[in-house]
Amino acid sequence: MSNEKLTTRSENYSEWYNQVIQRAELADYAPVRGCMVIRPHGWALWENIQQSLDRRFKATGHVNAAFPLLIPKSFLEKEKEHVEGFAPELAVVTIGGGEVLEEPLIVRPTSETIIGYMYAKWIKSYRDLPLLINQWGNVVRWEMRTRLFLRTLEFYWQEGHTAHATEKEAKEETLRMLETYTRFAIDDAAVPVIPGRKSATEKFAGAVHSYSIEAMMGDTKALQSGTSHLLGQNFAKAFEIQYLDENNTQQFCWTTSWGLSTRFIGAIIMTHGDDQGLILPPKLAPIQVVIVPIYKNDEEKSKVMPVVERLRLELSDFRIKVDDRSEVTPGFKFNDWEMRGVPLRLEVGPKDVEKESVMAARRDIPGREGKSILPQEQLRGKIADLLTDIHTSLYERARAFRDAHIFDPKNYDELKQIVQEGWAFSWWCGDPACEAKVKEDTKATTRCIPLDQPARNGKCIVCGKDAHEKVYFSKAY
RNA sequence: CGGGGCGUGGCUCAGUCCGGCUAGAGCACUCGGUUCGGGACCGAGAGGUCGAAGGUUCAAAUCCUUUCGCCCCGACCA
Repeated sequence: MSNEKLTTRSENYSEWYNQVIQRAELADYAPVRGCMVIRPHGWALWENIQQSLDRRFKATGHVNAAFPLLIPKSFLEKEKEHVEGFAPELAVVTIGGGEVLEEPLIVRPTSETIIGYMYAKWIKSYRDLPLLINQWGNVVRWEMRTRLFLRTLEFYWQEGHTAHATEKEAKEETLRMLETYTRFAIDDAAVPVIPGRKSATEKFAGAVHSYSIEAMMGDTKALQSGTSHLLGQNFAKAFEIQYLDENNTQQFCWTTSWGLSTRFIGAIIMTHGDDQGLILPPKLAPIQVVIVPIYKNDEEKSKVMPVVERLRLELSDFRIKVDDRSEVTPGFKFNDWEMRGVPLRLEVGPKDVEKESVMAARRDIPGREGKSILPQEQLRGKIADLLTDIHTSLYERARAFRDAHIFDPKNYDELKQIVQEGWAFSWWCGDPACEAKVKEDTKATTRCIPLDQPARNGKCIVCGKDAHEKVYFSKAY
């Protein structure tokens, strides 16, 4: 831990981001370029994300399995668009056990191909469908430029892969999982997201349609925080995933895939963090409540600690920690836990022992404003309420920030201005040429075409032709 | 791959231009004491093949050559 002040977000946003990660001990740089070590505090956060999502996956009928890390190179080549999309960023194993391999192996960048191969083996009949499998794992993509959590050579994620008898079912699944991600982001991470469809140029290599949830970071750039793909029959045809229907006719399956990665940790950092450091949403925070005991001498300590211990037991429903370090002062601990993003801090000192109270400090409201004195009686319920409040206020604050930075440009010149400091929500004719022009002029790309659309039609912000959908343009991570 | 920056105790850096005593500082760490309701203080201590290799020189952190790595900014992407 450094004692120096954190770089502020307005001074240098990306420097702020890097410092928060290191000082909150979420992650550290590994010896290999572009790789990171996820440290215990970061991993604990990821575990909570996993639990939250996994519960939702199970509730919608999915089961977990594990597929191998290494994939025959030829598998990738079976789906044309897929291989073209991923070829530049593949890590390839050419030697094993000291021998040059007959066929090089790919370190999976995603698992559609090997899962497709297995599904072809497993699926025979319409009775085998739908097949709903998820896996938690890691993948490797050889990226040019990397950032902690947002883009690393190796990252952890979950990838769901499903096979269905009909296009309708596959499409329902794709949207169901998009909705699952949306609920997770809003209800558990307090991250406001916009679910929508990706443009053809932004979609997953090999998908018919890609959908994403898009979040606005504290610097107004967009972050794709989860994706769900309708793969149509592309992979089914490439891998011959077929079933016999009720009429004894061979049919190709309709497949989907969907993923959410450790990148989401970046979304949490950049959605909620402030100039004091990390702010974690209560439902996902590895430590929800920290108790800092306060005393001047052994006599005070002997009075304070039994109360602290009693409160710790009483609050054992929460993820709670008592900071009993004797080598640092309470003031240091306050800053330390604020840096680490703990949503709620309780201070217990001699005055509290006397008055049977505790001092509570909310992480989302800095300084004196966020402090309140609570009676020790019925503390558990009060803490639960406070954590709920913190969740709500984090969400509302992030949503207000986002909405204040979304604009509807009146013309193309305005759009060019807007995407420098926010998102533009505009009519778009759907022509990739218009999208490309915006990108060339401004570096902003289409983020998503939201599922919720106005009832009327409009004119494309770029070319002026008829448009029936509105899209978000913005710079993105 | 292009542009920029940087490699010196765990961290942040000074020293490099202009070679020369035993390579420094702050923070962190260890021990002792005083402190403790918003980043405490005093004293003592431990810790470094100066990214690596080669060269020039009586002498290299410093000059030359080569090389490796990392970070930041651009083109590709969750």
